[in-house]
This record gives sequence, C-alpha cells and structure tokens, in this order.
Amino acid sequence: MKANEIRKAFFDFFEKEGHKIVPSAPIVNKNDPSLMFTNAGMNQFKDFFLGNKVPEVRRIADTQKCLRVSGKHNDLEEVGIDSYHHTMFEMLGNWSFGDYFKKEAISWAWALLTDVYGLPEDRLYVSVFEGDESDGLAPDEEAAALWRQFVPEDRILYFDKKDNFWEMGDTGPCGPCSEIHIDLRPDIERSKVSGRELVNMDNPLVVEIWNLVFIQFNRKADSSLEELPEKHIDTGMGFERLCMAVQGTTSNYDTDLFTPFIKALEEETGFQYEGSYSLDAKKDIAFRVIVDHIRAVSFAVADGQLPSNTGAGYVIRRILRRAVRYYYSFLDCREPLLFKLLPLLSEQFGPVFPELTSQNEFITKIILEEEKGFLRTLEGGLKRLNQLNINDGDTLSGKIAFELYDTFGFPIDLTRLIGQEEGWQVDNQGFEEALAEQKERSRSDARKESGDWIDVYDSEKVEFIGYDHLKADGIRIVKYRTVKVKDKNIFHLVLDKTPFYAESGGQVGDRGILQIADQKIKVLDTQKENDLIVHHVDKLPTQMDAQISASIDISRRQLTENNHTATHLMHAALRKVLGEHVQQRGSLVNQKQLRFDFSHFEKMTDEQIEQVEDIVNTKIRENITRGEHRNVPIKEAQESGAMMLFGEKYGEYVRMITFDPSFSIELCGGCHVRATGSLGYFKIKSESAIAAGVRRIEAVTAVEAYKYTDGLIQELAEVKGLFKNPVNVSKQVRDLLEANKALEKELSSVRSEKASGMKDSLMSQVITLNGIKVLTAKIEGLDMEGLKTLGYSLEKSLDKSVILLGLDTGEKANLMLLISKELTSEILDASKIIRKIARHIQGGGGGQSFFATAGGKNPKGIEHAINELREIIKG
RNA sequence: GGGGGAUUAGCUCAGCUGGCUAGAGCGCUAGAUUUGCAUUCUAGAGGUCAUCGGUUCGACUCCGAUAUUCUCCA
Repeated sequence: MKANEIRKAFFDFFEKEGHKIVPSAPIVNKNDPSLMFTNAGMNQFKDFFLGNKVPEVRRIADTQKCLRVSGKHNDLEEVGIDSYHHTMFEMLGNWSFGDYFKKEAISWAWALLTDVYGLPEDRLYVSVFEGDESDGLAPDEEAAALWRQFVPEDRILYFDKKDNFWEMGDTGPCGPCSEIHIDLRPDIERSKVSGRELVNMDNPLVVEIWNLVFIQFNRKADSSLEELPEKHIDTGMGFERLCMAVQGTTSNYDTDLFTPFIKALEEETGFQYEGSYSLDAKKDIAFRVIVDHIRAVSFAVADGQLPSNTGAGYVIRRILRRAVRYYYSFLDCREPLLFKLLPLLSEQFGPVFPELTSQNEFITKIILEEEKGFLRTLEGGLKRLNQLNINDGDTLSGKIAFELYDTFGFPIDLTRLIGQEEGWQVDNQGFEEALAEQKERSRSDARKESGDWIDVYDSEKVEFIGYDHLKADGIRIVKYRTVKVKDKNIFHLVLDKTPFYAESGGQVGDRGILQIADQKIKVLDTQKENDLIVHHVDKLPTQMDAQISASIDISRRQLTENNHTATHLMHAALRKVLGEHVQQRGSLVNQKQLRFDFSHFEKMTDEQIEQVEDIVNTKIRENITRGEHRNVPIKEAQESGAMMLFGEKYGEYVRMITFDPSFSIELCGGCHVRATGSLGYFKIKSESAIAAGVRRIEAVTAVEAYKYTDGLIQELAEVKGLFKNPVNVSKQVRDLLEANKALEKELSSVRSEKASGMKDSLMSQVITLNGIKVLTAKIEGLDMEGLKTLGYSLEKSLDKSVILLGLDTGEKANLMLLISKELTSEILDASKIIRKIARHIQGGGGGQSFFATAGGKNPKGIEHAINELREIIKG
C-alpha cells in the first residue's frame, strides 16, 4: 500500500463507522500562547474536552500535521540520527466526544490494523494501565478484558502511570490509555528475544504505533480525581510509523513518504544514500535531516509562519538552518538545495494538504531566500575563523567559539568540524558555560509567573457581546489569577459576558473600565487564551462576587474599527490592482494605523499605490453599509466567494463581513464600522519589503490620515515659503542644488589659489639651521584642513625640511609640524616635539614622527613655540 | 522581551592600541591599443565614514542615544 492509500483507508474506515472527517488544523498555533505549534492531534479539540465548547458532531476523525522540536526524545539535534523521530509528522486520530468508549475504540483499532492493513497479529502487543495507588486507581481491567478477545494474554502488558496514563496538564481531563506496539524485527531476532521484553524500551523496531486514550476523569486543583459525566476517546497514530509497519520497512525513511525525496537528493548531490544508522555515517544522517526538515519548514510557511528571529519563526529558521548545515558540511553542497524539493512535496501532499500546492511558488521563494541568507552567514563565519589564524594543536577558547555562534550565527558543530579538519580543538566546556550564562540572562528577564485560576462563579459559558454592546451591566467574574511580570503584579479576569474585544485577527484588544460597586478598575488590555477572553487589570476588585458594569474605551474602539474596515477594503483593492495572488500574511490594526503584510513579489509602483488609495477612497465615499452575517455555515461562506486565509482555523460556522458583495467579503471575527463613510479618508504611508515575496503597507484613516497629509502639506508650504512661493518648487530645489555644487567647486579652487599664494611668500622665508631647511610661520585665515594641505604641498616643494605652521584663529591656536621622513630621528620626532612646544599655547597634541598637530587656547604662545623648535634643531 | 555585532565610494569590503591629506577590488567616465568586440594600459570622477550628542588639542576609531540590519537566547 502506498502512503496515500494508507491514509485514505483510515478515513474510509472511520467514515463508515459514522465519523466526520475534518481537515487538519494549522500546524502553527495562533490561539494558545503556551503552545507555538500543534504537537498532537487533540490540540484542536481541547475545548471540547475542557467543556468550553460543545462539538457539532460526536465522532470525528482526521489527520493532523504536527511539529515537535523539543521533548524527551525529540530534541531537534536528535532528528535524523535514528529511523523514527521527526520534526513534522502526521497524526491520524479518531475521537468520541461523549459518544462511544473503550469497546468500540479497541475493536475498531484492532480491525483496522489487522483486517484493513493486514499487519501480522503475532507482532502486535498491547499495553494497559496497571493502576496507581496514590491516585486510588485500580488496573484498567475493562480495557484488558476487551483486548483478550483479540490478543493472547502474553502479548498484553501492564505499564504504570508514566506510560499509560494521559493528562492534558496539571489539572483537567485525563484518563488511562492503551497503546498498540508492533515488533518489526526479523524472525531470527524475534526468536532470540521476545518482543514482549522490548515494548517501551526505545528499540527502533519495537515501536508504539497507536495510542488510545480513555478520558474518564477530571484532575482537580488539589490533584484528586473526579469521574467525568461524559467520557471521551482520544486516539493518535503516527502516520509515518504506520507506513513503515504496513510497507514492511525497518525505517520511516524507507517508506514512500521519504524515498522520492532521498532519490531526488541523490541526483542533486551525486551521493548515494546507504541507509546506515551508524553515528559516523554523516552523509546518511544528512539525507535524513534534509528530507525531514524540508517538510517541517514547508508546512509551517504554508500556514503563515515565516522564518524570523523571534518566537515561532525562529524555531522554523533553526530547523531550516540545521538542514543547510548538514548539506553544507556532509554533502559538499554550497548552493541552495532545499527549495528544489518543493515540487515533489507539493505533488505528494497536494491531495491532502492543498495549501502546499496552491502556495508552492511562495514557499519556494521563502525557502530559497532563507537558504541564501544562511549560506552568506556561513561564509562570513568562515572568513572570521580564518582571520583568527588558529595553529595546529591550539584550543579555541570557548569565549571566541561562543562569540562566533552568538553574534555571527556560525554553528558550533561546524566550528568543531573545521577544527577537526585543521587540527585544533574547541574548548567545549567554556562554550557551554557561555551558552548557559546567556540562557540564564534571557530567562531571568522574561520571567513571568502566572498563578492558578481561582474560580469565583460557575458559568455555563463565556460570551462576547461586544459586536452589539459597548457597555453592559450585571456581569459576573468567572475566575481570576495573579500574574507576575518583572516584579509587578497584574491580574487576569474572566467574565461571564463582556463587551471587551480580545486581541485577535490583528485587531488590538479593547481597553476600558470595570465598575464594581464604588470601585473603578482599569482594563489595560484584553487577550485571548484559546476561547477564554482574559481582561488584564492592575488591581483586583474588593468584592469578587459583586455585579459589574463594563464599558470599553469607545473612541479607541471606533478608531480601530475604521482601520480594520480599511484593511478589508485595501485587501480587496490590492487584489484588483496587483492580482489574485495577493494573500494576507499578517495584519495589525490599532487606533492609530493599520499594518498589512501580503504576498507579492515586487515593489509596488507609485501608480499602483495611487490606484489602491483611489479605490479605497471611492468605496469610502460610497458610504457602503456593513453586511454582517453571523453563524454562516462554512460551506455557504466559501460558495459566496469569501476570502479564506491559509493557516487560519475556521469553525463550522463563521462570521462574514461584507462591504459591497461584489467587492469585499471576508471571514472575520473583528469589529467594523457601520458604513464605510466613517473612515473619512484613507492614505498609504509606506510600502516596503519584509521578507522574500512579502510586502508591508502601513496606512492611516480618519483623523490620523488628516494629520498625516496635513503634515506633508505644511512641510511643503514651509519649503515653498523659503523660496518665496514659486510655481515649480522641485525645479527651484534642483537649481539650487546645482548652483550649490558649482559654488563649492569654485570655493575649493579659490582656497587652493589662496594657499598657493601663501605658499609662494612662505617659500621665501626658509632658513637653514644646523644644515636643515627650516620653515616656520604664523598664519591666519585658514582652517585645519587648509593648513594640512598647505603644509604637505610645502613639504613636497622643499623636499627634506622641517615645517612648523602656527594657526591663529583669534581665540584658539593650532600648531602643525611636518618633518620629512628622511630627517626623522630620535630627536627630530614631530610627535615628541609638538608635545613639548604645545605648552606655550596651553594645549596638547601628538601625531606621528613625521606629522603632528596640536591645539591650545593661547595664540600669543605661537612665537615661543617657534623659538623653542629652532633651539631644538640647533641642538 | 533580553544580550552581542554591523552600518566607510554605485557594489563587496580593508582601515590594528584615537594623529598617515580615508584606501582596495569590481563597476563607471575619458584616452590609448583594436576593423569591431573582448583584453590590456593610462588618467579621472565618485565619500557630511548611518544620524544626533559627548569626551579630546585632535574622533572613521572612545562613550551615550536613535534608526536600520544581522545574530543568539527566552
């Protein structure tokens, strides 16, 4: 079976059992601040388990794209070494939300694996929870009994809490789980050691393929367990491992998920993949690293996460760079390579994940640019390393190695590798110390401690009423917690209903006031955590259970709405002017301005910018009324031509915002004006590039647009005023610039004429002392630059000579001493002499042995300085 | 969010512990060589050393702030 068939068989099987097949959630997580990437199939259903939301259907199955770069065995640096760990992987799963339970989950799992996929039964082992005394839990005999229908006793194993009890977090839904493991070792080895001995022992060929979680408890804050009224099923099956088992290979990398990529790499690099897992088989590791990482990077970019230097974007950058590092070091490749694999990826995943295919060009461009950038960084690092001139047998200090890594991004393993080749070492301990130090520094700064949620009022739901109300009464606090940020306490409140909009979709969170009895509490910000609306306040109400009236900062909200609506209008206008390839890549909307990032491959021309402004301003003048439809089924919205964004997770029902159905329809949870007229005026402030293929526009509306254009007009008026209000200002400025340049030229020729005039009269003042030509003079009306030029030109004409020029500017005095190089000696050292004679002008100085300058505040001393110089020359 | 670096000619960069009249290569312009192109040679133009402020007799160089950018960490 091909991988695509295996995946399809899974869907078909569960669809037949009444499951709804849903699309994968984006791999990039946008709603949960504690999680950057989706790392398990259940992430998108978390709210169902928590009871924050009720699912539309009770049986669901899907494949979820996941990304893991940290954890017990999934450190990024480990991927590629073995045969079965990945950064990006697919997780097949089936779910029951208060519907079927252990019986069905177990029998279906068994049927799918053995009947549909035809896995040999005698190689399958199952594990069940053995119970836990401290939690007062008995062994999961229910599951064990169910398994006995299919599996003989000797292949049913019991494991403890660590392996077979699943918890979502410190509190919340949890329950025992049951895993299916498969033993893929050759018969010879199986006959020597039973697979039974190797389950959960990290053997690469005896691996878990499916985890069935039976969610039946709720872990309370005091760590006690409570039976749930509704029981759930949550399963997860690693797709890559499943393919390995079904296709009978001994490594995930030998399945057809990876072999086409390895083959392509062989052709590109000219090296053969030998499939060795020895730590010395660097080339093979490199192959695996590349074919693994290209998936992670591409999926993340497709869902909108561009490589960057902070947060989730930095994780993606690190993954990509690790792949580059490997082909650079071990496959002798100095040119971008990863981007060439994209057509293949699109071909393979297109049917399941259309976002890869439809954005192929964009992803390719991003990856190519990122590769180029890092190859440049590597080159810079190599150059720097060369400059250090490390000798054979030396040890490169940890400090320098760390500097190379930290400041210039030169990977430490590459430093070590080069050292190995050139016969020097790196002080690893020193490096690790420096790294630990930096981590500590960063961590101590970012320290943010959030306390536990404290429940106040039991509410069925948490409702946002801010589309229709800007203030509301009779609100109750559901829960609160204390958060410590940089030694300051702030507080988070969750209300049962609220007019406050939580930051989302680029629109900033509302601010405003909560009134509780006589107490007024400021809301500093409103943020979203999954589906909770969290109000950030600077103090807690004294009466937690009192009723609250909440009112938001209305003018701030209205200005923000202007900019949000402008974003929609501009998005539509951009697609009209530039083309349908324009896709939103990021957006920020606040009360002052809007910032919109979108995919487009070249700089916009001034005309295009003007056109976009024109279209938007026309739509503003048409004063189009907002069309707002809540709870539109997603299918219907799609059919009406609403713009959908990649990397955005849409629910079953969506909110649709329309300004002229033939112009702008977007799915959006944000706040918008009633009619476009309130935007007043729209003006683009800047258009720039922020990444390969991504442009950014900053624009303003209403008051800010007026202020901005007014500022420009004032500035122009000021310039015009300076020119006595001419008809054509730019011509005036151009002329002035030209005239200025001509004058500058003239001035410099006049100066040099003047200097040469001085030169002639000075040449006649040369005297000979002790056999040396000496010229000393006091000069006025030159600057230091002129003095230097004069001095050098005198020296050139006089040849071997000593020249001392004193410059009197009235308030200050400067000395310049030139001694022809042939004459310099221990005594005739310009620097030493000038230091001595500068005392006369009450100053100091210095320079080289043949040229020195000094400055001071006593012009009358110049004569004395000249006299002293003569004495020195006389000896 | 925190740390470290970078910013010098159109481009890529050099400029050590403050003092060489701020340099190199490529590119550009002109001339010579050549039937023409390529090549080679010669000459030349091109810089508020990111911006602002400070220390100093003197700042591309040291210090501070700002901007842009790279990089590491969270």
